[in-house]
Amino acid sequence: MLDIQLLRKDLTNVAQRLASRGFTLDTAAIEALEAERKEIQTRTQDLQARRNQLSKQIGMAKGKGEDATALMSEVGGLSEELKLGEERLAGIQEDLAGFMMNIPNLPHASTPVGKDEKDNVEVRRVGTPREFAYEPLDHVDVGENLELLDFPTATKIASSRFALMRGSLARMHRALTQFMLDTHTLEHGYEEVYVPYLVNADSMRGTGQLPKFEEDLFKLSNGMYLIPTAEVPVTNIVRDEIIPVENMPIKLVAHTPCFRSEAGSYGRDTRGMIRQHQFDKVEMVQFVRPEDSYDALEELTGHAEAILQKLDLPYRVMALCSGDIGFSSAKTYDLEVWLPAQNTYREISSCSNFEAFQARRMQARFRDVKDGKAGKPELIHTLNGSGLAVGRTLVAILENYQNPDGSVTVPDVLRPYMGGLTQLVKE
RNA sequence: GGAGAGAUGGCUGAGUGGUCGAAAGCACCGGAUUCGAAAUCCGGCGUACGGUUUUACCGUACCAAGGGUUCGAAUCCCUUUCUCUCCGCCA
Repeated sequence: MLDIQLLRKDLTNVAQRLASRGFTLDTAAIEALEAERKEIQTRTQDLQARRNQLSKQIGMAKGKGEDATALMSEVGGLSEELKLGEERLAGIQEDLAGFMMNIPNLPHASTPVGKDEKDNVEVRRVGTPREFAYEPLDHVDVGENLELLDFPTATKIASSRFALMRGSLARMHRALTQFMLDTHTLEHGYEEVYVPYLVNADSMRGTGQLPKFEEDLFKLSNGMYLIPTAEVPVTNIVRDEIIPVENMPIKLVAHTPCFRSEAGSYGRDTRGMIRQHQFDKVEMVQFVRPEDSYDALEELTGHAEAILQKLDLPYRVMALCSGDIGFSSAKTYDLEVWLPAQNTYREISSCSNFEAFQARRMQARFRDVKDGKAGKPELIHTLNGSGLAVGRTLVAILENYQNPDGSVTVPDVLRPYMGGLTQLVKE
C-alpha cells in the first residue's frame, strides 16, 4: 500500500510513476473521494465532539442529582445526523481503503522504464553454457529415460501440473534443499524458520496477494489459503510488530512447498516441471532499516547467485523493467538459469525490494533510537528472494549435467548430501 | 470432539453504565540529589487518523475482532477469533 499522504501531496507525480508500470491511476476518482472524505470526516468528528461533551455534562448533572432532561433532548437531536455521518464516513473510508489496496507499488528510480519483459535489462552474465556434441535432451526426456521422473502417474494421482520423482532424483531434490538451506544459514547469516503452509486472509493481504490476486491462490473450505511462496508466512512474522532496532536487520530463510493455481497460464509451459501447481522453494526474507534496503537487495541477490555459482550453472541477472515488476515490488532482479534444451535462460529466482509497501499493509515497524531517546515507530523495509526454486534448479541440473549415455552427473557440492553418489543412472 | 475459565497500554494488573485513554506497580526517558553510582524524590511515558496558525495545540477513534442496546459502553447483550485448564482422540 502506498502512503495516502503522498497521494494527497503529490498526486500527479504518483500517477506518472505508476503509469511507467502500466497502471492508470484514476486521479479524478481519488480527488473526489478525498474531498468527500474530508468534508464528512470533519463534520462527523465535530458532531461526535459535541455529543461527547453533552454526555459528559449529563453524567455530571446526574451525579449531582440535577435534572438533565434539557441536555438529553439536545443530544437526542444530534443522534440521527450523527448516525448518518458515521455510516457515510465508514463507507467512504472503506472505498478509499479498497482503492488504496489495489494500487501497486511505485517503481524505484533505478528500475528501468519499460512496457513488458522485452524491456528488461541484462545486468550481468555469469558462467559459460556448455557446448554439446549432440542435441541436448530436455529434462523430461532425461528424467523419463532414467525412469526417475513420472508425469503420467502424477496426473493420475492428482492432475496435470504435478510431478512424481523417484529414487536418486527424489533424493537429489531433497539434497538441493539441504544444500541451499545450509549455504544460507552457515555462509550468509540467515536464521532458518519453519512456518505454516496455510495462512489466513490477513497474511495474504499483508504481502499483497489479496485482494487483487485471489484467482492465483488455492483457497480452502475453511477460508484459509495454501501459500504460493514462503514469502507470505515468513514476512507476516513481523505483521503488527514493533521491532527493537538492535534486532535489525533480520534475515530469515525457509524451505516450503508452494502452491499456485496457475490460472491464466493455460497452454504455457505445459511440458515438464517448469510450471507446477506444487513446487518447493527456499526463500530468503530480510527486514531492514529503510536506508539499508537497496544495499540489502544487492546482497540478497548475491546470496541467490551464490547457489547457482556453487552448482556451476550458467545464469544471467535481469533488472526487471517498470512494466514487468510485481504488484508489491519497487525493484526486482530475476536470476535466469541456462537451459540448453530450450537454448535460453529461464527464471529461477526473483529478488525484490518492497520498500515500505508490505510493511504499511502489515503495520510492521521498528523503533529507532536517536540521541539515546526512543523515537516514533517507523515502517521497516521488506525484501525477499528465492534461493532458489528447487524444482527449476533440478531441471537445470538434469539438462546441463546430462551425458551422452543418458546418465546425469551429480554436481560436486551435492555429493556429500547424496552419500557420495556421482551419477544418476537407471536403477 | 466435550466441559469450564479468560482476552485491558512494553509487561503485571485494577476497573461491572457517567469528568476512564483508562488506577497502581514494573520497565523506560528526563531532572533533582551525588565526586560518581545505588537508593530516594519530582516530572514524562500508547497507537492510528483528521484539523490547524504544522514539531505545538485541538479533535476523533481504539480496552481481542465485528455487530447491538444507551444521551453515554472497557463495563450490558449477540456473533466470531484466540488463549488457558480438564477429559477424549491422535503423529
